[in-house]
Amino acid sequence: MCGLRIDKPELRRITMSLLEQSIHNYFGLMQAQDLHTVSSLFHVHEIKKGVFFLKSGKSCDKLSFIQNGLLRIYTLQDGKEVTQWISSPGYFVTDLSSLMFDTPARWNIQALSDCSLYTISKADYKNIGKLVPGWHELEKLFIAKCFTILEDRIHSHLSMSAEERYAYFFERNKELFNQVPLQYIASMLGMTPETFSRIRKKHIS
Amino acid sequence: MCGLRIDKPELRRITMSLLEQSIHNYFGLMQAQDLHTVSSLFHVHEIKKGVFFLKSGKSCDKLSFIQNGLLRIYTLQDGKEVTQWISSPGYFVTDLSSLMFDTPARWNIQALSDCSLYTISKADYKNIGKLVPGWHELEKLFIAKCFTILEDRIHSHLSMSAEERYAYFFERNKELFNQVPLQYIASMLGMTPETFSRIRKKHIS
DNA sequence: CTGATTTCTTGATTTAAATCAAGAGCGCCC
DNA sequence: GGGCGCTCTTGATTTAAATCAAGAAATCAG
Repeated sequence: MCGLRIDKPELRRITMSLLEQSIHNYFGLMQAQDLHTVSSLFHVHEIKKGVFFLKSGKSCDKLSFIQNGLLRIYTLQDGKEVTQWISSPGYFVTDLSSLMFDTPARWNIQALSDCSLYTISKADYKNIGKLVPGWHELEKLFIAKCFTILEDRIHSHLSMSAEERYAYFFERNKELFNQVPLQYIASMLGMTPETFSRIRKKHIS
Repeated sequence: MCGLRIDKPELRRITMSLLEQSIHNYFGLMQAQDLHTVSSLFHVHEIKKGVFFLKSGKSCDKLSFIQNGLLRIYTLQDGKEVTQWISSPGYFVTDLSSLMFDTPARWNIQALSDCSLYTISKADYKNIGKLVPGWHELEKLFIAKCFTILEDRIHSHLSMSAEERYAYFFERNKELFNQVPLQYIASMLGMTPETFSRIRKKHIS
């Protein structure tokens, strides 16, 4: 959903409670029982490579946490695909405006590989606030954090060249580069595959 | 703080309750007494043209609603100013990450004209949630809305030319074009003043 | 009102990045 | 294992936008 993700691979090994750990990590202090209440609303949900998690124009009726796999968020603009973001393990994935405001989804979200998700329905999601005191505040802080990450991303387009954006993103997301078609990363950084390839060559040698 | 603003000039004439109207407008349904509780925490705050509302690196200890005037949010990057946003009447202005997470401010915020603000201190702001039931939920929705606006802005950098960004922004913010130095708008749209000037010429004639 | 900044425009030139075009590498499936 | 469809690379060329350089307009201060 945005550029915020747990960055503690060691947590990912504790399969049992990855979701709980993540909620803890993202949303901060919460009573153990509340943590359990929240995570129990999520259900294991597997999707195969190529399957659409969401199609633009539809209503997004779920929020998912990625345990494994990669999903691409993109639009079709004048026949061209524009990749907005690639979500990887540790991210939440949804169309926030559609989930929250019941507007038609703006994004296509498609699995780039077989994915293992924890998914909560829109109805259950909208109910968390009633079950867990303080939930809205935690979620507010989470979304605010996502907001500031997007601010930075905008700033990168105002102040950096394609090469600088490449270097900045590569430094923070090395692992993505050998897991997804590079053209998608190129698009996400606002450049063509050709430009991406040339910059990449420079940075390898 | 982002691209979300009331767009009902008729409301601005009702001076008495502009702030309340705006809170109502932004944050949705609220009991009249809660609305009053919130708005009473804001205090009139005038700043002169050129004065800094915030300097980057400092802590942002307030949140303001703009009744009148314009403020520019920018950074200094390698000796160059990069304008992130221009806030106008109807907007809230703050450094969200500094306000919420007590990090050093990332932005400089400077008055482009004499400004008339309603300001709430960080302490009072952080207390609203205790005074007004449901506040965090409303604020969450507000920030989520801001988030989706930034998503769109990023998308515009991935999919549009400088000229398209100009046209898109102009359509929605005509009034800004004769109120602020155009170089700031140029920077905000990610182009040089020269490019901006040439595009503008085309669109005028 | 006037001189001094600041802001904007315009033209010439350069540069970064896009586009066009072709080929290479590689996984995949029958 | 050979052919087919992606994906990536590389080179040649074009183009959008940046940079450089002056002037013109507008704004501001005294």
